[in-house]
Amino acid sequence: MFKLNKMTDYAVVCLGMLSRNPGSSMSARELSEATGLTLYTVQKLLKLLVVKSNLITAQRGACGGYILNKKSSKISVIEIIEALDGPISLTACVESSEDMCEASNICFLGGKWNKVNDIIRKSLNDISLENLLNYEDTFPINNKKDIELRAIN
Amino acid sequence: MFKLNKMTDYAVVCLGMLSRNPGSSMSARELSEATGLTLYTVQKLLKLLVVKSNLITAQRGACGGYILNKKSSKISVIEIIEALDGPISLTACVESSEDMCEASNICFLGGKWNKVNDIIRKSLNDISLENLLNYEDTFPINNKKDIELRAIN
DNA sequence: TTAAATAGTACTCATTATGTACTATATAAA
DNA sequence: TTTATATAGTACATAATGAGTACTATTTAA
Repeated sequence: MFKLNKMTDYAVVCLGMLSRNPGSSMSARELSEATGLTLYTVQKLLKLLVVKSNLITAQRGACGGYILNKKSSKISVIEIIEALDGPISLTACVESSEDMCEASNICFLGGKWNKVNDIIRKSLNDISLENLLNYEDTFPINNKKDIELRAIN
Repeated sequence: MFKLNKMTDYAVVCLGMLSRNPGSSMSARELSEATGLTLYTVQKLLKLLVVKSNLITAQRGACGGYILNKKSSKISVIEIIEALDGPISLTACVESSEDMCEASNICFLGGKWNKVNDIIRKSLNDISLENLLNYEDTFPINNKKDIELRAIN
């Protein structure tokens, strides 16, 4: 499935919460209470973000917590996605993938998916966390008509 | 992981093979031999494409096989992806998703991922199977620099 | 010294992906 | 009419991944 893992979704929620009071930290407990996510999940998520990204800084000990390193307008959603989902690699044939393509000896595709990969990265790169948080809540279903498979016609 | 399933990858290989001789059909066996994919996999794949897309037509019986319904330049990669991976829905919160977002009562994100979803669909929509097959094989790793997280700076 | 917080690791269960196998149906040609 | 060949449909086993939970170690302010 072409789907992000849930952690990425949760991360946007938590990072969005942190961005509400720039400069002040929140503990995992506070974030859990503010978002409704379980404490376990929030702890795991924040730990991952500390290790895998440069988006937040942790302060340990009593009165510790997490603080956002930069404004939400300066955070690209691709940073969040790639921190938690790993690098975007649509297929095994993509360079950033760790897997090897088993059929590479016969397959004539070579690295052709790389281009598609880059196109998606480019698209996501242009969306900031602030953008994402400020999108209108509702998108009419009919919107889909606008992007109906242009290549077909 | 932000990854397509392998069937989608195999589909591009097989559809690409079919597109080499427009108008003539190939059996699953022939496609298996031509691509190196196992016969089982090719059979399953082509069956799926018949049921889930309008990309190929099957002819049963002796001398049967599969034939491409339109030119590769008229096939969008999103048709292939959505036939085999299902609709692109990055998170449970996306409208096209069957899942419900469990946190929707607290989560302030609403349907904000929809926009991102649409952006990705748009990007993929503009790439035809022909485009994909004709991309240069090699993309210098350094290309990644060009798309380094513009939102950060 | 203590309470509160993060860091690190490990484990379980559910879901999904992937590959394989088998039977039924259709069709061209002998 | 029979036979060989092909697709259609279904089912299953295994591996891989995702998601949630739990526990212990370390750090730090009061």
